[in-house]
Amino acid sequence: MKQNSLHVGTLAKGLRLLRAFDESHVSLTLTELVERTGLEKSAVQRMAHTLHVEGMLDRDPDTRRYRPSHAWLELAYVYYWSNPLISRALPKLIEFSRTVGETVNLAQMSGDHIIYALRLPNHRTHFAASIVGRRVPALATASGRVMLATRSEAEYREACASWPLPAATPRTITDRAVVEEDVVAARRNGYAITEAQVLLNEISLAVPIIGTDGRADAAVQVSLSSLAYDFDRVRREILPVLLDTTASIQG
Amino acid sequence: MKQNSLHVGTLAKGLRLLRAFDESHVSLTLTELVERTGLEKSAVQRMAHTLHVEGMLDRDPDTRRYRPSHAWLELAYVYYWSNPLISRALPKLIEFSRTVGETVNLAQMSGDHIIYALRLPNHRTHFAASIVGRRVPALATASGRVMLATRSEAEYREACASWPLPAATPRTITDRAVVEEDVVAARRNGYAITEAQVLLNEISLAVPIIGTDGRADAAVQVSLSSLAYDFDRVRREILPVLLDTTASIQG
DNA sequence: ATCTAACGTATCAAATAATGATACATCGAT
DNA sequence: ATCGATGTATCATTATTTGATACGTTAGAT
Repeated sequence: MKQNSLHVGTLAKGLRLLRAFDESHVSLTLTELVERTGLEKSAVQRMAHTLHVEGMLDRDPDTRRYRPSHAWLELAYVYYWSNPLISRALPKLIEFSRTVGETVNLAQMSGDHIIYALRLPNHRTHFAASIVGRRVPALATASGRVMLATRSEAEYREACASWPLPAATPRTITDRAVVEEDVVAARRNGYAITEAQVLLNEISLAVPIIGTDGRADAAVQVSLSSLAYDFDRVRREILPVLLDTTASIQG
Repeated sequence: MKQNSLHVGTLAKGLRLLRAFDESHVSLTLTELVERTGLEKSAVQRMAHTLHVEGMLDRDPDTRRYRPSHAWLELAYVYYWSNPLISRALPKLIEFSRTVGETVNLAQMSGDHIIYALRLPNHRTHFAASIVGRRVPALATASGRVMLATRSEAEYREACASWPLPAATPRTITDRAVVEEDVVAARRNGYAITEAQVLLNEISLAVPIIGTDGRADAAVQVSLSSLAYDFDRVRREILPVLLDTTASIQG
């Protein structure tokens, strides 16, 4: 089982318990943990007990279900401090959010997904789009495409060919050639704009935050209702302010 | 070392590595990890390696420093889904934040601290007050006091006598009798208001979210500049809206 | 109210997998 | 270029995890 002698299997197993929780499995019994981790019952028993004692899992004394603890939030707190981009971007995003009155996100590349690291929801934003830490396939998002557009041609072509691209909505573009065209367009324009790729009636506009090496690992994305906006209006009213914002973050 | 046979020491040690990071230690070398965890060099080497391979720690290939990974944000995402209060409160808080235009927080009791689970910053909010997961000694905050006020007399007296109460600012009240008086006042009034307990020039107003058992494990807190507001104005302008908000969350 | 199947808890001998001392390699400061 | 500090690799020892099993407990059905 262990590949090299530095791999501590027991620790890896413990982490599997944590990963067994997700947005549709927010609390788990012992046997559910056994099913979802594929580990032995005894092992799960010990790991869950340890995680509970160590404060990583809460436990309902009546139902005996395990739940994520506050520690899961504390870890996010430390992450925020650890990433200097976050503290640079946040005040600018707050200001931007107030100016345009729409939902504003900071997205970071994370493998072949993007992860939302900061989110400033507005009154129309639904729950899933209001909370940080959500991962979405990069190719399906304006943020992902605009970040890819700052990479080399080899890189973005490889990504467009192989990264996941599930059909989240009936209108999701699953033709990879079209996605690649959009990346090329983003490269030319300096922004990407999509509609109904992840959520119906949602327009997303994203501009990259370009690092010193010319590559972007982050992007600022605005989400708008397609009932209130069309692409033209987004380009006229939102894009200029967004470009100012990202420029000020890059310093 | 192990207390009972269900305790998996290896897993507990791995978690200590994660806890070695905090807001003033956002990246750590191997030897720093050894110092901060008190574990053997070899153990830290293996644990850090495993956490890296499992995606819980990033690593700078040049400096060889370990850093929190995106996974730390993903855990927060799951936590949000796991706590039904969060999804009930968030839309109301967004609306409230827009109405009053000030920083709005959802605080939860976490042992003898409170933890900020939701934060809607405004343009004046500084970084530390903008990000979720921050823990603050409960007695020092309006939220903590107003939650204590919903507990039994025995409980809140015990808390006022023994919970931590560090002098965060020159004006922090460290007289526990005064704190207890404030809890009693909160019990009578249904809200708590503090000034300069955690941060100078900051007024905090908090109202509890009371559960079916009459006890509060959460509170909504508004933070205001004492340069712009005094207690009277807060009570007149903010408090009524805040009471409406918490009432609507309790449903 | 009683039964029963599913779930959670406790125990223990076996042996695997973590341990930690040490040696080697690499880095970076002077 | 040298030296001290930091990171990496190795291996025999044994403490620790393992996992099968037996025992309690719960909740749902009749």
